[in-house]
Amino acid sequence: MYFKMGLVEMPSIRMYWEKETRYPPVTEVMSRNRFQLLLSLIHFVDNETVSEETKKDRLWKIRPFLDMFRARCLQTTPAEHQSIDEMMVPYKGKFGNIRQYVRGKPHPWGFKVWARCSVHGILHDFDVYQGKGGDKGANVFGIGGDVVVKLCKTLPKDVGHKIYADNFFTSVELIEKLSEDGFLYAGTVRKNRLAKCNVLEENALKKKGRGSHDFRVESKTNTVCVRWQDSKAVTLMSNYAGPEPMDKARRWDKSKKDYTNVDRPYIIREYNTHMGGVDMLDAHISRCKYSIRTRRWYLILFWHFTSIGVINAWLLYKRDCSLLGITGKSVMKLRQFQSKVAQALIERGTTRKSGRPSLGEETSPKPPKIIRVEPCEDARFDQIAHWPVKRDKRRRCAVCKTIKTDTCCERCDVPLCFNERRNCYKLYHIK
DNA sequence: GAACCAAGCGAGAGGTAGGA
DNA sequence: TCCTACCTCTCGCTTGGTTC
Repeated sequence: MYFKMGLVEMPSIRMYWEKETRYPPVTEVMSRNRFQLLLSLIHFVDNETVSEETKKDRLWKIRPFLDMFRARCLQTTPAEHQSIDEMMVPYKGKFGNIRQYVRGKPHPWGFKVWARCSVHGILHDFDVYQGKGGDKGANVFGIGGDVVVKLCKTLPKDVGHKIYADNFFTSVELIEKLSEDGFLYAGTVRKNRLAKCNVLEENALKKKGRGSHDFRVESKTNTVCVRWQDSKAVTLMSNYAGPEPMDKARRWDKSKKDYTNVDRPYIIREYNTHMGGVDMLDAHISRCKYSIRTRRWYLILFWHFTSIGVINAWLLYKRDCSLLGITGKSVMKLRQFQSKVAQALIERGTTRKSGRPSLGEETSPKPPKIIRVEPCEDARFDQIAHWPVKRDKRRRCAVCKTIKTDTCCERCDVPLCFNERRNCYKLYHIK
């Protein structure tokens, strides 16, 4: 039902059941009250039996689900190129210091999740940030560096996986550590993390013009640092990519008011091509997620990761289609795929509908009810003109209820038997 | 008239939608 | 979240049709 709601978003849950905005794919599955009851009963741990030790984990209320979901993500075969970035799960409620504020994001308030994705957006590994002091790991490479090391632990070493991350994560020490583990890395880097690398200053590069670059190589660790002048100067570090081979990038030239080709180092091309996995996943989520308003913070994460589950499944489906040579309209769009998944899950537990139908529903008209009018007591007992008559059809006697008779009181129109053994006709007309 | 069967009826239980 | 009107479902009883 949640997936169906994601297809047609409404401002509030109740609107799916209201007569003006009724949405049958949701309302035909279950009633509003039942849905809300089930919603109120969603828990991932038994609050009564959970130990104090477990509660030290700030995410203990949803930890079993997160662990299960992460284990599933890890089962997917990782692609060669993996990007690491942060992802915001919108949430404005209050929950300790897990809730973060990230300036410049579409949803600045929310839970911060570190994610490792493929280029297409398949989530392979993640870690929900628990705020300062929340992660018990040693602070060796800074927050960002530690995240990269942690998320790369679940990747096979020395296979040639290429990792991409932005300047929040990159440092010389991190690249050295990844080189030791057999990972290839490329990422933007902040000026204050260049160590002793004396690459050309930004102002000097700007004078050389757009498309110019400078680079340095640390021979001991085989680390390359490239500074490239685009509209702004951007600095990248890598242990496998350098400036060569150069290619051309299409850029808008403000002065000429036309597109122009700008020299671009190889490392920039590599980074731009493979870095957007997490952003791609974010874009997919925004298209299929439905935000159910709740005060229970862990449900926000639950809905978010449930949506990611569908997206991951769809991306894997697309990958399989591609391998099988299925292309074009035969490949389902995300919304089609989501609808099919929802329908399959709904049909597993469909039951007969009971209770009052909503006002909009059509119901078959009932046959008119035959009402037999009982004679009033004054007429029944007045002993005037109660003549017996014979009817074509026999009916059950109104007094003994067992014998069927065709004898009837003409005035009362009531079937009454009358024979040697019993006289229901007389009994009916006397008090 | 008795027996059997099936449909109808009605009360109570339980569920639903809409509103406060 | 609670209340209320209104609906369906179930079950026991009633009623009507049929046969002997």
